[in-house]
Order: sequence, then C-alpha cells, then structure tokens
Amino acid sequence: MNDPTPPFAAPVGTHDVLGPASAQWEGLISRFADWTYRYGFSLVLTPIFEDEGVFSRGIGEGSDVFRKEMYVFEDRGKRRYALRPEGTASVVRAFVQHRPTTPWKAWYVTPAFRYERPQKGRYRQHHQLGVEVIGTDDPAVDVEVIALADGFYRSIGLERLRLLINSMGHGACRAAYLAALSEYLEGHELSLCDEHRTQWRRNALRVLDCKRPECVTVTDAGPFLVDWLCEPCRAHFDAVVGGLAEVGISGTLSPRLVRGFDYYTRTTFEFVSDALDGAQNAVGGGGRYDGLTERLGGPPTSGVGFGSGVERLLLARTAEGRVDPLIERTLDVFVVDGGEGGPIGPLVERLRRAGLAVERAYDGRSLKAQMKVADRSGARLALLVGTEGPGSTVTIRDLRASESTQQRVPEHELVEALTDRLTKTRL
RNA sequence: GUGGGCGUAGCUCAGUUGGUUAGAGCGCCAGGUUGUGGUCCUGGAGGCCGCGGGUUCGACCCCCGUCGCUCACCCCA
Repeated sequence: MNDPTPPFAAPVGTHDVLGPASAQWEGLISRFADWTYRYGFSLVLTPIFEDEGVFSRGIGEGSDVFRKEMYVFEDRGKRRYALRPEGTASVVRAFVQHRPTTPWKAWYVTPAFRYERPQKGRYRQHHQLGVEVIGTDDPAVDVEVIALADGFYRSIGLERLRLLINSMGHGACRAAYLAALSEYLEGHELSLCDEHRTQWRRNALRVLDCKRPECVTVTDAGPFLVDWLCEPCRAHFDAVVGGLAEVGISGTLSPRLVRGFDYYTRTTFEFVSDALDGAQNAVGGGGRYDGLTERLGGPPTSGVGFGSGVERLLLARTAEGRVDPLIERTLDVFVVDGGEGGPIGPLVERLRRAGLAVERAYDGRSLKAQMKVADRSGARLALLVGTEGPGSTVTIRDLRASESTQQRVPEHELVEALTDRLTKTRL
C-alpha cells in the first residue's frame, strides 16, 4: 500500500492517454472515420511491425527516417523486423499481397515509431491517421485526398492552415532533374552546410529541404523540379492545382517541398499550422507514390495518400483554443440506490439494454455519497430507487436544472419517461 | 547525437541564509446543513522530499553520481 515510486513507467518517448485527453482522441478519430466514410474509404488494419525490407525499400534507405530513426529488432526466429515508422508502406504491402479491386481506398489510424529524442509534439511512439488510394493516377484523386484532409482539419477546428504543394515529377523528368541538381550541387559543394557538404550525394533532394542559410542560398540559385517537369507530369500537376481551385481550396506552390520519404512522385503536399511554431508546424502531409508498389514486388500501380500525426493535430487544436472533445460522451442516467428496494443491478441492466448510457455507484455508499458521484459523473438525470421503501415507483431527478425537479414514475413506464426527459433536457 | 531546465501528497505547487512533528490549494474519504448532489462548515486518509553516495552535530535545502521528465537544436507527424 505504501509503494514509494512505482517500479515501472511508460518508456521514454511514449505516453498514456486517459482522462479528458482520451475523450479528445476518441472524438478526433471518430470524426476522421466520418470523413473517410463520406469519401468512400474503408478501414484497413495492418500489423505494426513488418519485415524490415518493407520500410527499407518503401520509404527508402536514403531517408533520414530509415537511416537513424527506425525501430528494428530481431525476433526469436532470427527474422529482422521493424516497427512501422509511418503508415503508407504497410498499406501498400497489403495491397500487393491481397490485390483488392482498384481503385482501393483505405483509411487507417495506427501507432508509429521513430527512434529519436522526444520533445513537444514528437514522440518515439506517436499515432498517425491517414488514407491511401491505390490503383489510379487520375489527378481527381489527388484533389480528393487533399480535399478530405482539408475538410477534416477544418471540421476539428483548425483554421490557421496553409497548404503547400509541389510536384516531384516522375520517371524521365525526375531523373533528368536529379542529374541537373547533382551537377549543380557538385559545383557548389563547398558552399553547402556542414552536414550536406559531405552528405548531399546520398540524397540530393534532401538539400532542398535544408533550412540552413548556406544551403538555402545555394539551392535558391539552382534548378527546381517544377521547371523540369515533362509534359505528362506538368499536365497532371496543373490538373491537381486546377481541381483544387474548383473545389475552393488554395495552396501555395512550394518548390522546396520534397518531404521525408524517397517514394514520392508527382504531387507532394503538406498542411502547416500557423498556430504551431517553427520546426513542428506540419500537421499532415502526403503525396503520390507511383513507383512504390513495384518496389514492394507488385505490378506498376499508382497511389496517393496523406497522413497526420494525431498528437500534432491535438496540439494544433489546443493552440487554436479548441478543447471540446468533438464527440458527445455524456451519461444519460445515474442510478442511485436508496437501499430500501431490492438490488439495483437488474434495473441498471434493463436501462442499458434499452439503449441508455447508465452508471451507478458501488461498494454500498451512502445516499449522499452516491448523489455526489452522480453529480460529478456529468449524468443528466439521477434515478432514485428504493428511497421510500420497497415499491413500484422510482424518482427521476434532473441533475442539470438549477431548481431541482423530481418526478415519481411507475417502474413499467420508466424507459419512456426517461427517454422523454432526456429529449427535453437536450433541447 | 548535442545543449538547457526540472524532480516535494493523486494533481498544481510553497518550503525562508541547512535546524526538531514537511505545508497550501484542488481532488479523495467521512460527518454536519440543504428530505437528495451542486454552496457552506468540520474532521480524516495520503509523502523514506526520484534514487545512491558525500559534506555536516544536523540535509527537502549544499556537492557528486544516477535515473526520469521536460524544452530546444538536427530532422520529422
């Protein structure tokens, strides 16, 4: 009973979600489920660990995530696995394995793991929600995915959002651009920042994403991918931007936006919140990955999707002053045992089976104590049973009204009476 | 990987230049007054002051180490 400090705590960079925070999570996730439903998506569940190759080939060995943030381990059968660092690669692997009819529209919410030092809005185990559409390169789908993200974000109260958008090209124009960029960087190697002076060859695109002034100066004067797009890629990008405008969504062309994973082709985008500061202002992002299925052993198949960090979204909501849980989780009735009737268990069960949200107290507490618990439970109504001896009537008491109002009701009319009162108190 | 800040009750925190039984508010429990909650009053439970070592007659306070939390840099959600 008098343990000093508990022997265990959640591991570094992980956290438990309970209390008011868990209501926010429940609300956020159910709201996201609503939005994906409207757009024709269905839920996909995949394991949180995969063969390491799913991620090394998927997100790319040149990505920072793979190089220094992967949670890899060997199991008892000496197989090398990795905890998923993001959502897309697993979903694409599942697509290749099961080959659902296309276009396949799947949504997910899942833990994701990055081995790095935790800080505000960034954890070793965090959670991501997102969608993927696999099996079409129609720019209308890019528009849908972005519109879904935008609509969902706004529905949870994020208003200070900006959409950044870019095209990474595909195939020949991407290759031609990479060659040009490499040639350019080679000539300006000495002017790059400390890290990229030696590392740029690993992944030249990452230099575009570098925020250090040395790199910015160099890349500003160099080639940008949007100027190198081939005709089909150009047309695709124009169709995406045009389609967004048609549905009333405006974005900013952001030629530096290359994102963290190697698999992106053509459309890439990111939503940043001006309510969050600096380095962690991205609340979500995604793009197209037209070569990813092949990398994972499938047929050439186009795909596009986006993902968002749940913790980051909640942080952004808070920063915008939104604390409401987005979902109603209020008890309808709290049953108080007056002690002079029979056991209240059967009555509580009957009400629950009738569809009401019902709670009660335990441990034989006093009437006063039960009323206190009832009050704090947030229930709309208290139901007092057995307060005036055994009988067939119970008392309904409104816990919300400032002037307490009570009504005695015969037990056989109880459900109707409660339903009736609840309808009134909700108005 | 690199730096800064912080570890005292379930929570938020006080704790005087080191000095005896370590405090407050909130929460929790019980009782009183409202027939029966919310307001108010009374009482109570709950702390090896993160952990280990050192200095000292004496350490929550000073020193060293350690673990943990947190914030920032890098990068990402």
